[in-house]
Amino acid sequence: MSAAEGRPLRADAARNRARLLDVATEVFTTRGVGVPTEEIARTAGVGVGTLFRHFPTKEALLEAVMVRRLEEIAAQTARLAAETKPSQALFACFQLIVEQSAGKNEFVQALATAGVDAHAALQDSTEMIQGQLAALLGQAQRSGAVRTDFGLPELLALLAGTSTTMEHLEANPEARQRIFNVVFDGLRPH
Amino acid sequence: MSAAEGRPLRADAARNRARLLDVATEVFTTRGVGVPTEEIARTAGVGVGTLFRHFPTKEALLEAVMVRRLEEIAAQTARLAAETKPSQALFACFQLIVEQSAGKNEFVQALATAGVDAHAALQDSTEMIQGQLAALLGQAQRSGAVRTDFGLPELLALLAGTSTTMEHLEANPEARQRIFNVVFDGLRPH
DNA sequence: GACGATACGGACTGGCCGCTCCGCTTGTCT
DNA sequence: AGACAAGCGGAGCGGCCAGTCCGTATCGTC
Repeated sequence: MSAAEGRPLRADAARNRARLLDVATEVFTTRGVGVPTEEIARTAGVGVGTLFRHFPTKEALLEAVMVRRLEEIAAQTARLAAETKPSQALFACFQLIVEQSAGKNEFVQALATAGVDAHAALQDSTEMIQGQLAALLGQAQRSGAVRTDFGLPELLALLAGTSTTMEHLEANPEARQRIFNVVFDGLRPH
Repeated sequence: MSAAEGRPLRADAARNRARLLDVATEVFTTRGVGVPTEEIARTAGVGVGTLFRHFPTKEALLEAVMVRRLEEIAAQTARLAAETKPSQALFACFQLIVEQSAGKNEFVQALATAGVDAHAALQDSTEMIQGQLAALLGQAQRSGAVRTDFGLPELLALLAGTSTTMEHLEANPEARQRIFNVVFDGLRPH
């Protein structure tokens, strides 16, 4: 549905599709999924008909938004994991994911509950991210940087929760950093 | 609106009001606030007219539910704070609040964002709980049990976040306890 | 038991929103 | 330039849901 295209889109259609995705991302992120489709279409400068031709359902639009976000996160996570030295990579990725999903922990929630009810389109990216996190967690535990009474499910749940925590401290970067300190200190062996 | 009653309710009216509150609590907690009022009324064995006579608005019903929950939590917190030895009281209250708001972190969210947009009716209980937590936090920090680079706003946000974390580990008590361990270890001085 | 006050029920209304449909426009290819 | 496919817009439909209204039933009192 996202990659394998039967026939290339006409230029204006491609432009509209991209604008819709951008607007939807912005709107869903800042104001939640309750925003009427009509408003998204208008903001993107198209009619509702156009929106529903590209995304047959409001849910499909949301899904497309999430897929893009998740793919970005997966890519950044991979890069970070490669560039950072192993002992810190897990924490760096953790922080990146939480901050990337600012104001939008429906994303992380989708990540944490992946597979349970998520649509197939989301599985690829979520599984990729989860795989990377699992690997990083294992490394970090073996190197003694992270406590061993802690698994992937806990890590994913903690990711979602920390994202919620941050939503309450949006306007306060120092407090946000203090939260990360608490969580990371808590994750180290005791 | 909740306490000062002009005239005592008729017996059936009081019964219906109580049933509505119970059903609404259950339904909002397990299935979110999107559930139609009509269903709540029917489950409580009354018509919608009755529901709206007791609670002029769906929002008013939600508010009444939250007030009751918050008052319960405030009472339990106070008791716990009195019975537990100071060095552990903060952690005990933290855990109690998170577990009491199981599946319903709209409650804790209301707590954390209190005053900002919350209705006046909620302020009393939220302020009471926040006051208790602030006192416990101060004690705990002075006694050296909790790191000092951590304030009440951070604590409230962390409460909301931990509640979200727990929602992802509902069926897994051991994992839940491990999360508490991480958070509490992180809260101790480093 | 009878009478007024109080409360009840549920059909109904108004507004919102996701989605469809089709006459019109615009891009593309020759 | 012409012609055809591809895409567009937005009025309108249907369903859902919060909240109203009033004829009817129930409670409390004497």
